[in-house]
Amino acid sequence: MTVGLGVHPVEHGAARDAKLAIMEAAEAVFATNGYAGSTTRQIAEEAGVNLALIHYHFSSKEKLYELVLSRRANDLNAARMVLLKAAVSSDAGPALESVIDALVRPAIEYSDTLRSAGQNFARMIDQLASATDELSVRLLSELFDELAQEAIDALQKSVPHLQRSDAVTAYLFTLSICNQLMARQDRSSKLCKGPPVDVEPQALIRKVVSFLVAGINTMVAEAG
Amino acid sequence: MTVGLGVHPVEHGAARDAKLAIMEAAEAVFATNGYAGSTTRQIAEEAGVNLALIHYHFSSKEKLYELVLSRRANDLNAARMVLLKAAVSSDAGPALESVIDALVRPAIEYSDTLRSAGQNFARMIDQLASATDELSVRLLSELFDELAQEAIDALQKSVPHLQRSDAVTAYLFTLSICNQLMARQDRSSKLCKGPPVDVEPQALIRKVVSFLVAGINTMVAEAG
DNA sequence: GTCTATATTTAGATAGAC
DNA sequence: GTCTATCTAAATATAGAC
Repeated sequence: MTVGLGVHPVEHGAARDAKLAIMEAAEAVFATNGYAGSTTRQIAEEAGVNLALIHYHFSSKEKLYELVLSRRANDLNAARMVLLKAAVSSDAGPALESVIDALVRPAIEYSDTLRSAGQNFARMIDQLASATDELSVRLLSELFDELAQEAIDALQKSVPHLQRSDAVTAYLFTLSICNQLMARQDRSSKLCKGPPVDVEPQALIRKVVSFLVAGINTMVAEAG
Repeated sequence: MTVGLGVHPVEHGAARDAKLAIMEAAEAVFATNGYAGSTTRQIAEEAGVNLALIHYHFSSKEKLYELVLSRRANDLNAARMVLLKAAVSSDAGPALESVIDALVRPAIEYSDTLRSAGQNFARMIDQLASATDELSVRLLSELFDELAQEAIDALQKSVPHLQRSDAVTAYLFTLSICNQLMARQDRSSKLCKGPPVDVEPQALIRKVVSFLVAGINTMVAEAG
């Protein structure tokens, strides 16, 4: 499907294959071992290409990481932005449920659409959000700050008298739960002691949105 | 305060100082750079000790990591276990609120008590929970599986007809929110665009517990 | 228990042939 | 664009003096 690659100049033939193979392999290796725990040699082997090709096509391990991460994160957050702006510009002002839905729905649908590639991307994002090294903090900021501000503003508009600090908390809780929902299927299955329960995406979205909306409303009521 | 060191044989004088200094420095360095991103040289420098002392006292970087992590995680989860068992053995059976409180309260109080050391530990746990490399998965399992099973059972007892998969989800959401609350003060402050709001711990506990209880109740109601 | 010095491996990156 | 071969730096870990 080559999501989000439309904006880059298009290569042809074998070169494009190698470049794509590297990016997909990088996604898998970074997802499993983290940025620091991954090696360019691992990625080259996984991709079935020569080690030197990674530096030829991406200059450095860091640049490759940034590109792999931003490619899908920008797609995902653009989808969120569209829903968010629609919610805010609604006649009656944004409903809390629409704002949360705008953050949750694209995550679950995107991850469902991309299958294993989506799993890898989700694990990368989940790890990025909890990392505190310089590179990760910078990337998280670059990839999510715009969405965060938009979402936090929308949350304040949707809930009367919502403190900004509470809106920030609500946003962080929501993103955190999206990330772990997408990324931690393995741990969830293990703790279930049974085969993975394959929940239908739309039902999952409803469930998670209602969880978050109820939680936020209650938290606000307690504070006021 | 040397929390949780009581079970280890006690060293004296300079040796104990060096060992403790290494563990505290390791906590800070691992928290900032992750396991793979940290070097024993960084830790030695931060601790103000010779590099060779790390291997003398802890044998390897991996063993040091395990020890630093398990020391506080076992403390924290033991406190959770006490509250959890008390909730379960109450006359009327466990209330959902008591079960969630048992998971949330120790995290926030512990992190508040330990100050900067608690911050470092929290960031380590937050990263551990999202990591998927072999070492992290093993450690997460060793440190949290017992608590997880106990908490999931308690959740099922506290909410009639709760599916196990939903109890697992509720447990994972709760832990995830605890971890990020403890660990991501920096990002929260940044998004607030203001000075960090210093919330009183007891108020924060009430807020988070009511958020989770309301969310779980609603999620269950939607499913049934 | 603590130090210096070093062994050994492995990492990211590049030069240069094809 | 792709390969082989290699440079250079940095990592974990240890040997052995004190």
